[in-house]
Amino acid sequence: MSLRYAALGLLAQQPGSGYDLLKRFEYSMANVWPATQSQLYGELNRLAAAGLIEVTDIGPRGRKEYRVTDAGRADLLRWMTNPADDPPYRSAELLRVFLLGEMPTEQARAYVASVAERAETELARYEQLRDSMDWTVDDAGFYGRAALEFGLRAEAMEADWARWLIKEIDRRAR
Amino acid sequence: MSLRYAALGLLAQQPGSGYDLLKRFEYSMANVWPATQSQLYGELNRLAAAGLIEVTDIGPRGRKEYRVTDAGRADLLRWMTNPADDPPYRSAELLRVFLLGEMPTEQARAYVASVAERAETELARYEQLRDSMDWTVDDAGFYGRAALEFGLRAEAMEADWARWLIKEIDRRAR
DNA sequence: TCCATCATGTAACCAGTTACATGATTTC
DNA sequence: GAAATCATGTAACTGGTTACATGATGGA
Repeated sequence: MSLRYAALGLLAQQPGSGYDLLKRFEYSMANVWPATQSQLYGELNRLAAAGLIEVTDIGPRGRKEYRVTDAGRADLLRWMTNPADDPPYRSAELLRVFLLGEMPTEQARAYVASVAERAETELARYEQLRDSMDWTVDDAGFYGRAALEFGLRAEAMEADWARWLIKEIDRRAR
Repeated sequence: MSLRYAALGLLAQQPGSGYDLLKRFEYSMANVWPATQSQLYGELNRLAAAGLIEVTDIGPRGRKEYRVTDAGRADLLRWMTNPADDPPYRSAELLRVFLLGEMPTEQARAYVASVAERAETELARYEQLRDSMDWTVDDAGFYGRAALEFGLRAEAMEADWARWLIKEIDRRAR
C-alpha cells in the first residue's frame, strides 16, 4: 500500500508524468521506500483506475500528464492520519546481530565493523545531499529536509552503536 | 528469505520444536523481523525439505523436535557473510514525513507529536525488557543485548528527532 | 471433566522484485 | 545517422499477511 501513497503524494505535491515522478521519487522517497520504475508505472495505472488520479493530457511519445483528483486527495489524507496500519519495522541487519554468536568472534567483529563502515558511507552521502540541495522554504523542501535530518541522525547513531559493540566484543574476548 | 534464516539461526542456537522456537522468537527477533506462527511453521517445513534442518524426534501431540544439519549451518554462515542481498530499509513513517505539507500544519504537528510519543513508549518497553532479562554471558544473551541496545538508541534518537521537528514546525509557523 | 496450553497446519491473497520488451524524440 | 534520453509497459515469481482450521495432553 505504501508505494501507492508515495505516488499519490508526489502527484498531490505537483502534477506530472510517470517519468517526472520517477525522477522526483529517486532522490527523495526512494531513500525510505525503494521502488522500481515498473512498480511506479503500475501503481499509477491502478490509481487512475480507482479514480484517485486522472490523465489531463497526452503529449509526445505517449507521455501522460497526471493530476490528483478530489477523491485522491481525500484518500491521501485518510492514509496520512492512519499510521496504525503501516507495515511494521523490519531489519535483516539487526536479525543478523542476534545470530552473531554462531560465527567465530573474529568474523562477528568484522561484520559489525562493516556495519559501521556502511553507516558512515551513508552518512557522508546524506551530508552531501544536504549540502547540494537548496532547501527552499516551500512545504516539500521543509519536510524533505526533515526526513533527511532523520537519515543523518539514524546513520550517525548506527555508526556509534557499531563502534560501541566492537569495543564490547573486544572487552569480552579478553 | 530473512525469516528462513531467523528460524535456521534459532535452531542453530538451540534445538527444539516449532512451538519452542516461536516462544524464543517472540521476545527476541520478532522485534526486528515480525512473523506469525503460520509463517514460522511453513518455514520449518521448507527448511526440512531442503535438508537444512532435520526432525530428530516426534513426541506427544505430534511434537517435532528439530535440529540443524551440517548443510544448514553452512547455509546460515553463507547468509551471515552476505549482507549485500538483504532487503533494503523501508519506513512508511518517514514516507509520510515527506508528505506532511499536504495537510494543515496543525495536523502535521500532531502527527509528529504522535511519532514522538510512540518512540517514547517503545523506549520504555525496551528499557523494561533490558531490566527484566538476565543477560547471561552466553553468546545468544550477549548479542541479544547488543540488538536491544540498538533498539534503545534508535527509539531515543527518534523521539529526539520528533521533538526537534516540532520545534522547527512551530518556528516556521510564527 | 473442563480448560489452558501445547502443537501443527492449509489456502487465498497482496505487495514487491526481476527480467524483459518496445518505441518515439531530441541532440550531437 | 547514431546515441542519449524520454516514456511506458507486461509477466512470472517470491516472500509475507490474514484468516481459518484442527486436535492432543496435562493439570485443576
